[in-house]
Amino acid sequence: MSASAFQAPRGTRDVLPDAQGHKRFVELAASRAAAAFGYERIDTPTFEDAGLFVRGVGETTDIVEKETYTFKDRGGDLLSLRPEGTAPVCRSYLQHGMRNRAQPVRLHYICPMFRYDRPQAGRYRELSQFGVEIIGDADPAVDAEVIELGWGLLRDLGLSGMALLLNSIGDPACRPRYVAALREYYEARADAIAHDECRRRLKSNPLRLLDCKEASCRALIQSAPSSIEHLCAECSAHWNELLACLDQLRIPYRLDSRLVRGLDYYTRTVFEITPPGAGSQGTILAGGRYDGLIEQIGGSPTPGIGFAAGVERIILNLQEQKIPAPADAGTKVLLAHLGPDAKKFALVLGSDLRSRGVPAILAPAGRSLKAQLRYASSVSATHAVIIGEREIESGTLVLRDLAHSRQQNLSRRDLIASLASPVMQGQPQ
RNA sequence: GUGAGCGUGGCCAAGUUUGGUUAAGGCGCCAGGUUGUGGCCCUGGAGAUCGAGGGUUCGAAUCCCUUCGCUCACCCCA
Repeated sequence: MSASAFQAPRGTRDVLPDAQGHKRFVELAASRAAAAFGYERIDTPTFEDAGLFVRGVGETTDIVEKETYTFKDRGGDLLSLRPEGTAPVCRSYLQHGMRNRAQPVRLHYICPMFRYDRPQAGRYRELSQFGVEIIGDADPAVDAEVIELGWGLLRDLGLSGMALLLNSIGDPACRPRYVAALREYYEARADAIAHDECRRRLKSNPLRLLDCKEASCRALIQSAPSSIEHLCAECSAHWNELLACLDQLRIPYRLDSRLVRGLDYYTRTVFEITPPGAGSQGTILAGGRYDGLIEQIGGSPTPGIGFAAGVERIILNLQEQKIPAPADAGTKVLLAHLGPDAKKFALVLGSDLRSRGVPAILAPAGRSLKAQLRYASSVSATHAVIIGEREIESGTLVLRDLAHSRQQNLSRRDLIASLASPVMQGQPQ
């Protein structure tokens, strides 16, 4: 690879044909899961007004502060490549007056996100997320529904050993009291805070003290007051009902009082799903309730909850757990041809086959039959049609079943009928 | 933003410590193995200025400097 050659930009990558199987597998399972719960698809623009993320996600969050791709366009507008999906969906909800639809509104998306991070295993600058949002319903049953959707998706993909972590961080009514309690706790032990970063957090964002991974902070976190104990009556009722719902659904969860998440818009329920050997890049699906977000970006108070799942991380885990993508089972025909007349014949036959729904590939011209059939194997064709002068003269073509090494002579019409027959078309989609 | 490791044909790589004739090998690709039949096997072929630039030397993939890139970890997050 010479230095002058272009490369995919840092943190991005090409998904080559061989890797498409897993990607399609995940995307398909995701849209099926969404459909099963009645979440309709929405696509929002790749870039948005930069202010949307500052207002929505929070200006002191790392995502907005240092990971966003922000630029001025030629007209002078300040835009950001979308770093996450919730704020754009809420913006769209507002812009299109979706509160005039039957509430709640259920939406899902699957599209690329952009974050200026240093790349690493399971972390890319361009990543694909599958996400769902349900807007307009504050009932805890809806929290449980969203969790069930995500949990079920991973289960249906065949992933095992997943852990659901759950917490409630309260709402504007009770969180300030909790934050105060937390701050009090830490201030009383100020000299025990060895970690510089956490000394800052104490002032700027005390909640984040809780998910510090520093060893010296662990002991402090261990006995820090938990948000659950400080929930107001409403939040507490919400929380208890959510747990009851999850119990009803038999979804196992683990309470984690350190789970606070890095986006400012969360209220009440927050959750994460992590795989067995969860490293630092472990979280593959995470979300929470954001009852204040829509108001924050200019709407009237509207509750919402959702999650986002990292497609690349899911694929990584599929590979780790040795779960193969389902192979596509359909027919694929290679048209081998010998001589200029046969080539023309093959061209038209291919066209006819495709119009009957049979994928057909023209063999590379000018090669021996042997080489053309070798090519058929390497592109994993299931059948080959052999067209030579003999066939054109007699009007009988050779249809070779490559998997079973059998062949038969058929008229052009019978051959097309045979390949286009339903038993040949194993493709579900 | 911080730290560590690594850059040899499309891919995986030996060789780098102990500088020395045409830079191993495997995969893949192309072609042949008789006259129109694949996947296995055999044979042959194409393909690398050893990431880039500079330096040391009679001579460097191998030593020195600079630079770029990649990977992993911290941080953060999906």
